[in-house]
Amino acid sequence: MTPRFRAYSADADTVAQRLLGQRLVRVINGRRLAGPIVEVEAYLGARDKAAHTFGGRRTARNASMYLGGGHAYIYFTYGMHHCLNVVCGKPGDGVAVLLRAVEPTEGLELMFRRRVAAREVRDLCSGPGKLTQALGIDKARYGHPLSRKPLWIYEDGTLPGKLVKTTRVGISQAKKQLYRYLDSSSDHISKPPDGN
DNA sequence: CCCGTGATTTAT
DNA sequence: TAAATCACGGGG
Repeated sequence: MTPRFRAYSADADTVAQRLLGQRLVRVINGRRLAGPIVEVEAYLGARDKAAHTFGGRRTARNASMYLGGGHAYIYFTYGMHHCLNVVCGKPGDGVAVLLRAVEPTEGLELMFRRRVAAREVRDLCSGPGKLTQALGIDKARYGHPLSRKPLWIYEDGTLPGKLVKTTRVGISQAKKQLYRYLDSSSDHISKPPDGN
């Protein structure tokens, strides 16, 4: 187990905060598409009503959420969108962090090609379905270890600007829990934090 | 605001 | 087998 991998064996809430500022990299045909992660959500497993593993459920869809820290959990939803999660914890825990937004810094031209509806840079990766479309991520990477090609995450020294903790987006359960983390100084957030 | 779109899950 | 749900995005 690489040091990089060990970093994901903490709980989802801890890993979520650490992921802010880390660089998500995708290589397609030898070309690099990348940028720092600026928004994430923690899903805490069996005790979290909003998690796909709530109550310890095991289904074909959520199988990779149980693989342990550092793997990709990818699911397809609303008939058209893929969402990418970083599994954390130990094998069997069923905990993960949803990647919700990235600030595009490399390969913007290729991202625009995939993101037909995007008019400006801020439209490229400012949402969980947007970033998977921009980076060409789908279930072909289901269970992929996020420590190597063609899709990985590493610490490149970028520091998150202003860390804000707020509510998760688009869920119908556990709506008040503050498990979404974002860098409020970024222009690439999917949705502003709640007022409160 | 509303709607597409289809896999997955849950209810019967 | 049928119905409901859905960690969303785009267009008005």
